[in-house]
Amino acid sequence: MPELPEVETIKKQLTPLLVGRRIQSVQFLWARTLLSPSMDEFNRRVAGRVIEKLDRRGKYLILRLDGADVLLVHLRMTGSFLVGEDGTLPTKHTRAVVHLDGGLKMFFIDPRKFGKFQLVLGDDSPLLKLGPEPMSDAFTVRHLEAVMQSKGIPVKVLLVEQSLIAGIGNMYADEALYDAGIHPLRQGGSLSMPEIERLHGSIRHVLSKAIESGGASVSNYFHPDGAKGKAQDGFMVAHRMDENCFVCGEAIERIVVRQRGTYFCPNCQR
DNA sequence: CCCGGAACCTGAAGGC
DNA sequence: TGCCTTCAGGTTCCGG
Repeated sequence: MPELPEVETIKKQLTPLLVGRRIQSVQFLWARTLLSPSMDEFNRRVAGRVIEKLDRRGKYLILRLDGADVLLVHLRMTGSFLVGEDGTLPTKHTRAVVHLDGGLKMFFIDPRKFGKFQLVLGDDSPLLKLGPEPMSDAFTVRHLEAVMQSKGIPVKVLLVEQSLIAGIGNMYADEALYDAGIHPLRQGGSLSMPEIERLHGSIRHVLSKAIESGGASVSNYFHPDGAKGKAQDGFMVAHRMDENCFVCGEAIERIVVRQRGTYFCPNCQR
């Protein structure tokens, strides 16, 4: 499941392949992969545009085109990219093909069909609704403290709310809470100042470590060159139900919080 | 407005 | 072996 570290990895790997390339056309094999605008308008606006820069904001991949148009891609659950010159489709799960100059093709592969392409103008976009980037200066201890003020909501739920902090998903929320020694069901308002400071550091620590590892490859995610990330090898709790905690040996538990599988060590997290 | 649950989807895994 | 059910979870939508 692509979260911030996975999208950051994709951005880094696609940048040298795409920047300076001209888009000839985009072909959607699953029409609902295109969120907006209409297919006709989308193709009219992207055809002939040069990809000038790639960015990331939260879990969005941003392709800045010459002119004012910006192509946003959200991978949701199972989206990934492959880049190549091969004429045949890499898998039956290919949902879109971006035809670039020089015969290069970028394939968008997404078994579950949740991923979305969206063309927006300038800053008029869903990016405006996102909270601060956790790795940026805007994400301060004070900000996290404000996020945790809400009463009656589990800290796990607060961490994955994109309008509060951008880019943290299910896996890294669990990992950050383990690192900070905080139980996922604790209410945000119950955290002490030392706990908030610890959680702030843990969020950055867990995310930066995952970025260094090239993101995690669970489910169907892989890199644009087909390789897999290694961050899942460093997971302490995520997807480790009934396995032993690496620190205390206790069995990792799995509970459901807001319809999401949540993993934690009942001994290390209080 | 807030919160919980359903919908969107398919493949993998588990039960019988 | 095979069919059926359940699960996975990011985001949006809808109902209470």
